[in-house]
Amino acid sequence: MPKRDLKNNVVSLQHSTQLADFKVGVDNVIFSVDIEQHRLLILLILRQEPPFSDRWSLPGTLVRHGESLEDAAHRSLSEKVQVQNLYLEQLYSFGGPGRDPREAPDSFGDRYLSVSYFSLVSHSEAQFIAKGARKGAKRIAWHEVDKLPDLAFDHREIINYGHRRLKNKLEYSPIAFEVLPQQFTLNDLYQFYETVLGQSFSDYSNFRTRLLKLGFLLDTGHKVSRGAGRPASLYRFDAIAFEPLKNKPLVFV
Amino acid sequence: MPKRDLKNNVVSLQHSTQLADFKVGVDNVIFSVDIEQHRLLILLILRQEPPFSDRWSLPGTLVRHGESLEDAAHRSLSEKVQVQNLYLEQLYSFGGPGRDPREAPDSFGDRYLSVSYFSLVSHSEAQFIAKGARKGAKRIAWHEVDKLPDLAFDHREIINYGHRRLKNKLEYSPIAFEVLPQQFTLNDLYQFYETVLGQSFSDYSNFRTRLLKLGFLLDTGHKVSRGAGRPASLYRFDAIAFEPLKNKPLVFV
DNA sequence: GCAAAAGTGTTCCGACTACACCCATGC
DNA sequence: GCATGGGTGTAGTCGGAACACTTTTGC
Repeated sequence: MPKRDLKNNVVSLQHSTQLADFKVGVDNVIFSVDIEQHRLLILLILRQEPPFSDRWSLPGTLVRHGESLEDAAHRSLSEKVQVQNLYLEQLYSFGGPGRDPREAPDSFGDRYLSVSYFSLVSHSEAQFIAKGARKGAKRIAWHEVDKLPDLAFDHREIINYGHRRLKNKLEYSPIAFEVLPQQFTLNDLYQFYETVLGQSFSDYSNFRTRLLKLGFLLDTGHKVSRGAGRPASLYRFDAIAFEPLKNKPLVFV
Repeated sequence: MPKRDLKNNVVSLQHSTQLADFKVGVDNVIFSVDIEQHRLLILLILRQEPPFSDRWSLPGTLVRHGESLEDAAHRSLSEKVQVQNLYLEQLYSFGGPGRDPREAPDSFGDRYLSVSYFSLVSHSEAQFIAKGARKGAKRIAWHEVDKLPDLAFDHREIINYGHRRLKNKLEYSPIAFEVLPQQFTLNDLYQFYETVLGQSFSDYSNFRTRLLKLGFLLDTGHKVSRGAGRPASLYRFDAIAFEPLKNKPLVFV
């Protein structure tokens, strides 16, 4: 993995003592789950300038003076897709030489490092984003993660990394409830897990029993009927009842 | 969390459209476990130049022209502590404004971003490092993680992050065996887990049974006697037998 | 009535817990 | 012998897997 070849030529030795200059970018990996259509979606934006003009890419920006990484991530989202106040979590940093075509080929001049951030939004917010993006609407779209077009930079790699993280988070953290409607059926919840984790991660009826036994899902008493079949109870997440389980691993799945 | 105050004054508005220039550093969080003395250790180096002269810090360096992040991490380790070929894993990136005193107070000029890397080395290698560091030996030392001195930069925060990662990794990955001697007693293994995870993470005899039932620990037949008491069997890790368990979570603990 | 979806119950089995107990050694 | 640490066994309990079965709706 390390390429510390001591047999380097003169050129690279002379490179090697000089510090590289960087611009730092942030890229956002924003997921959303469409339980009805069983699709895991990711927010992409069609680039309009080089490099990679007319390619789909993650929404991001370059970090400005006095701006923290996370602030830059938030700014790019509010500027480009009119979204505020997302909960963002840092993913990974990609910073090898040559990852951005803007870098000078002699490897002097600026390098580009990308710090990626991760988030999950509700499907209703996702639909709002897709529409609300005013004139630039066509440039912004949700894509299915397993049907991605060719992407700019190393964004494909970043997405893969993000997908892994999403799967992991689902298993020990209650993010599903931050993203489902306030009231939801147990089948909604099941579909949610299934579309992210892949199907048949668990038997449905066992999933029910286990989740209910944990005691943080409250039956609201309301019912909802969806086509044929018995109407389903609507549940809501009880954050207080969940509190004691907060730091226990593998609560779900 | 985001500080997107629109009520900013002119100065910061005028900052805000200009890209920040960065130097990028790498910092290594290298752990080692001393099972005999029940200590979780971390490798620190005494800084000799400002900023934070004479403070302990993580071994790191600034990234050079044409050098990947990981290469820089490896270089800093081979230059400063004479260690090669560590398996490094990226941890986190810290890059907010003001994290390095070298930054100009007006927030023009270079910012400093740190990408941290994580590793675990055997205790024998740790001892070798502590001695082998030639003339600079006094500058390099292993410190107990719960008895750290004041550190340079935000290195304390980085270490906390690394410690959490180490605990997590222990639970689902067999790194313990990469770092214990080839042959070890089950008690060695138990001590190892206990010093990292905190004591009484499990009953010893149940730990034994569970680990042995998994079937990737082979009894070598050799025995070792340590003071009084019945001699212990030496086991070794069987990577092939472990293969099928590779992707299953929560194998240990 | 019948299909469809929601929800309950049951059986089996393996895993984890908490011990008690036996074994081999040093002194 | 006895203290010390290594190692085995067991009884109770809990939880998951698989699947049959019941309930409530639309049509």
